[in-house]
Amino acid sequence: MTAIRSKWGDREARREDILTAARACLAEQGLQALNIRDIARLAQLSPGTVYTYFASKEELYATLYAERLELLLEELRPVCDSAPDVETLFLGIARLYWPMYRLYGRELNVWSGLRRKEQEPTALELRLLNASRNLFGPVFGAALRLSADPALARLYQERAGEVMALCWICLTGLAEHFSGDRPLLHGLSYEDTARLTIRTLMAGLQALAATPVIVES
Amino acid sequence: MTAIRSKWGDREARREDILTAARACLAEQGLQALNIRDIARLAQLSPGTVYTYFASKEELYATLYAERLELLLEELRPVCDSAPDVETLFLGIARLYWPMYRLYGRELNVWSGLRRKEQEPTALELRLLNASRNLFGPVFGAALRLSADPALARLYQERAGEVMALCWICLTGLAEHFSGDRPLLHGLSYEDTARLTIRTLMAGLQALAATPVIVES
DNA sequence: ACCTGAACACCGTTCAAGT
DNA sequence: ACCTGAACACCGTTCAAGT
Repeated sequence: MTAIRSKWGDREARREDILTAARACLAEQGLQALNIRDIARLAQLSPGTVYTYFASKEELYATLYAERLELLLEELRPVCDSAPDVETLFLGIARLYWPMYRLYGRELNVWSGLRRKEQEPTALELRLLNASRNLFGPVFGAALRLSADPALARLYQERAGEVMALCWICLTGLAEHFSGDRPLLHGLSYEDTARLTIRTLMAGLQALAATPVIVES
Repeated sequence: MTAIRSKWGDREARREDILTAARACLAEQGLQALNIRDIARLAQLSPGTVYTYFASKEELYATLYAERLELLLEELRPVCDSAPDVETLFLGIARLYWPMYRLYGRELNVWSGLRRKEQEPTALELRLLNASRNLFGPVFGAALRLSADPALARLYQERAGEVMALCWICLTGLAEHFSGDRPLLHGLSYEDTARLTIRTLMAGLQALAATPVIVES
């Protein structure tokens, strides 16, 4: 981990030290074992001090998560720009998504619990929300650019929400599926399953692109 | 909750009281807030006693989870027997799966953590594994019975593992997707999204049934 | 044998006291 | 102002003592 650089009173650097320490703890032992005393020790300050920088352990964790989402966006850009087809695009995203999901995805509910109903969202909540939203733009743009079939392109535009939800569900389901013991039941690899998933999904969307109404309740 | 019925030394009934109390606590406040002292109070015994019935909180939780999986199988049977087509089958499963996932699904890793490597699986671990496995039979049978297209039926049989993984991923992704705030981003309902998912999946499988090789790395 | 509840270890969080 | 670390509340778990 990066060396401690903060001095007494340098709040900016100290805050960064805490985040760096927390990141290291999380990577090493997972969320379950993440605890303030270890973080404080790694950052070379007292547990009490952590609370002058973050209101709670949850808020500290949510900050890490927001950072990670922002990093994902940076990782995603080159994939979106260079993918030669939608299958490659999805596989690239799936590869980037998995390691993040293993560390953070399971506990999405942690930060959503931060929200107090009927109150203005905090700056942190807005940061999280934006980080999530910002991911869609590049991906959506790339998907649109890569769909040779005009019927498919039209589907993307007219039913963007539904198509994105589908992709998101497959991505999450995939990551979740391979974050436990379940793959042991069939022995498929993450990579192969991701490929199978996107092929099936694309074939399905292609077929549905011909149908005028997709969902009628 | 059911009344306490156990007497001093009636280990069978007492164990059931603990499970009943734990189930009630879980339903009321979620896993996060599940705690031994509350369970003991509800079951009208001391915290220490719980540990003469269950080795740990995790084991108690895993037992509840195994029970819930077994209940799911019972709920699933009539759906599998009566569904007129695959879409209805999937929707029925999705409806049953969601409430279970909200309470238990998030923490699959909890029980998988029970396993000590290179050791014989415990009776509880076997129970969990079997409960999971047993779900596939009826579902698979129904899917096979309902596929009019012989090419699709052949796909099911020859690539059962892959098809099941796909369905499982969609089901989990769907439940996960609707267990947080994410649906707020697009406003679709669980029901509608499940329908869209299975239609797309089926159309995709149908298309792929024509292709000889599905996954080649 | 079965059960109790005080006690221990651990952890999130606070706050009076230090610099 | 910023930081410390003892202290508090809470919780999983144990165990000597009770019945």
